[in-house]
Amino acid sequence: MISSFIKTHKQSIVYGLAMAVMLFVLKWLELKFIIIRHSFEIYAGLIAVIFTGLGIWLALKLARPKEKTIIVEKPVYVSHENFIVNDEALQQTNMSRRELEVLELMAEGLSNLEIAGKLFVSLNTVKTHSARLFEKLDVKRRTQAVDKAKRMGILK
Amino acid sequence: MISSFIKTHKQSIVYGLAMAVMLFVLKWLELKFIIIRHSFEIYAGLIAVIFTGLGIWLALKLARPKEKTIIVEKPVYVSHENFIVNDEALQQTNMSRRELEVLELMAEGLSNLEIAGKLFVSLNTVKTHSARLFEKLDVKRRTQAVDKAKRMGILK
DNA sequence: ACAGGCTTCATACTTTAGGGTGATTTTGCA
DNA sequence: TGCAAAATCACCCTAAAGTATGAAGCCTGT
Repeated sequence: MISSFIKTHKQSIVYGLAMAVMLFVLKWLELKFIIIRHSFEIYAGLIAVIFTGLGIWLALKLARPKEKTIIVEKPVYVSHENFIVNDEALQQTNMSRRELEVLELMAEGLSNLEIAGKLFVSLNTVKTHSARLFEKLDVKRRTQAVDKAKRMGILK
Repeated sequence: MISSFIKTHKQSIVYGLAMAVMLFVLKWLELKFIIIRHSFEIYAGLIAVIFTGLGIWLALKLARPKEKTIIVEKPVYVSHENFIVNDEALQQTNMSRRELEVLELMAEGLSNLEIAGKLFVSLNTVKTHSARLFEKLDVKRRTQAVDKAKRMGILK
């Protein structure tokens, strides 16, 4: 309640305080020539305090708030009863032909070596494709890739 | 663009300014006894600048940064088909409860370690279950197991 | 012609999966 | 109650999967 009041009226409060300080300084200046002893130190201290405050205010005002991103998982219901693959979802993944082929063979339970054999490429190539494909699907393992691809309707 | 430059080089800028101020102070100290007139005003100005800086530094350093939370919705693909598992096929496989549980988690793309965590058992236990389960399904790999189980209707 | 994506492959290294074996403890049920 | 099946775990070792990095050749569109 109090904090929210301060929050909503921060601007006004700050300006009000600034005004008060100003008036105080002016008043003090009138007395300047009376209290001549130690006036320098007092003045210096005052300035220090005031401008420290100003600095803090400036920093708080100007510093950009750090952004914190919260990822909320939003369910997307997909039915793949129709064995028509979801081309839309496929496009979004940005998957290349070869990567899709590898993914399909993965889904059939083939090992990387077997996939390499079927596609007439080296084991390393299959690994490269699979690594890329994992990135694009945002997964870490082939089993996850297959699961996600099926949920998305990329695979039947 | 400019603000991002300031952001990424904040440290450097702050140190640079600090250096400049230091040099200025030193230079000023040399002239202190010459320019005795107006030294008060100069001193005051200096203090103002320095303490403004101090205030900014204090605020930036000590004040906990305001966190601005950005909520990003991340789609999670879910298939909502109520599948009737093929109990008959399940019986024939002779799978135990635990083995089925492991199989289900495998199908979700979990690693053996993750499965172990979910089932509160050791990694070795999961391996034992998976090995048995592979035998019963007559497959060699987890990916094959998942594929076959789905085809058989054991898994949704 | 050149930038950029795709495909291909390599090397080296780490992590995870899987196979084989054995052992102990639960537990369901005859 | 006793026993077989199930569940648990350990150790050791090999195979496969995955990570990281670099690089070369090939298309494609600007």
